[in-house]
Amino acid sequence: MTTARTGAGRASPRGRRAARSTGDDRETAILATAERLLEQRAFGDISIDDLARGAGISRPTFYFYFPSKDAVLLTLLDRVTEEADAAAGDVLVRLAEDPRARWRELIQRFHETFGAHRALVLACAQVRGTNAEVRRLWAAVLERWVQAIEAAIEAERRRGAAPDGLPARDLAIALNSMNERVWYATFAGDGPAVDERDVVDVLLDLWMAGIYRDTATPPST
Amino acid sequence: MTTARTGAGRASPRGRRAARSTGDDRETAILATAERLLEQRAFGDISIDDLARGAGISRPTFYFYFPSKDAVLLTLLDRVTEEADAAAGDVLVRLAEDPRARWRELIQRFHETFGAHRALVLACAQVRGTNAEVRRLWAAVLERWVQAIEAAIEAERRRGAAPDGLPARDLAIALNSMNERVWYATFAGDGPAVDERDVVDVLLDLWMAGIYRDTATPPST
DNA sequence: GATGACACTCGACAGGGTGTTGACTGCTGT
DNA sequence: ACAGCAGTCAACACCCTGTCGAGTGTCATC
Repeated sequence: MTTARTGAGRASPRGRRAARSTGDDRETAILATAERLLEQRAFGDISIDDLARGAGISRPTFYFYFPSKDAVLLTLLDRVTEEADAAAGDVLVRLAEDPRARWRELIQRFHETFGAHRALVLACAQVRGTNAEVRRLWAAVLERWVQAIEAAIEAERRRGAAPDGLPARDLAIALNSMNERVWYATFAGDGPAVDERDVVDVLLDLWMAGIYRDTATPPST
Repeated sequence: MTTARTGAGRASPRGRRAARSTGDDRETAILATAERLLEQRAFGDISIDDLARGAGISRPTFYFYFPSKDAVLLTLLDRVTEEADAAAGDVLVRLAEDPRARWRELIQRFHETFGAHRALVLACAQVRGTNAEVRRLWAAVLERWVQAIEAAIEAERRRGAAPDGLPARDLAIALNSMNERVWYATFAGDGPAVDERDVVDVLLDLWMAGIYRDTATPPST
């Protein structure tokens, strides 16, 4: 509940690892079971008992590895956001090469990463409402991304490629928020949603409009 | 669970009303208690017993009025969306008068309505993840709004005020999604968010950029 | 080759929430 | 006077969570 947490929600003290691999095996088994079950039903309909049985252990034993069901999700979420960061790579620093293509690449990569783990991402979005830890982690991740986008927009403005306008931070927040909600609707498939095949181009179009105020290709180096 | 539902989640058959007002009194007392409690703690931390005691009845009696805790939220949500619809009024049909001012009015009115019931709106967004009824209701409301915006964009394009570009429906979905998520972050106050005083102008700016591709004032009649 | 330490396991319990049942009360119309 | 129904709740059955305590097997060390 107040653990500093980095990586996993381990209940016991550090220091095992090495030798006796059963422990880590079980942990990954729980994680795998969670991601598998998440593709079949909602997070709320998965009990700790389901997770435990899926990993071949009893419910009390589950608590040896994770302090709660939410902690499992948190670990999974941590993993996916790292994957997304890696997928994004350094496109933002290469923006000047060909802005539209680079922004598209960024959005496309995120789309692919989230799409590959849609069940998990959807579950996190839901749990975020009820779990403070997930909320905090997501807020921190989002803050990083917002800052990166903000810096990129400011760089584009400095080199004269993008006009001044809204504070770059507000623009970055709004665009990120749009992506998040649009992806959610697309992957969840309920309510009005953009078709999965079009979503990258729709988002890109609005990013370009918001940042460059124009659909014409912005100047490259 | 499979009731057609219109208005409220009544458990008993229709036909009481009139005379013996106690029934309706209790019902509104439950509703009022829910909205009050929602301002103090999260929906998940409010038990049916809290709602019942707040309304001066016992837990089983609660079930006489509503089939579940979620049904209370559903009724409240229905009420707020109606309020938002009323607040929006007919601004969209008067767009040509002064597009920017009318769009601003639309966004501003929604902002005020949601802001006035932020605790409720936040709770609904959370529960939407776990409750199919809330999800359906929200999807239906959103669909109405998306269609209205879509029609307005197409009208603007027909009169030559807005350029062609993205399919109007996709544009409408993306802009509505952006608003929803941005407001959520602003009202929830966790994670990166636009300041409440600026949020209407930030959203408006992106709507204008997305629809008219230009910050210059679009032509009025 | 006994001993202690520790990773790991689970049966059994306590607690808190939900939804249902069945009996009860008191109007209200006939 | 009485049938009927809105309205009420104590008590129950159920499910899920989290904890406690008593294990078991495997190491390193003496």
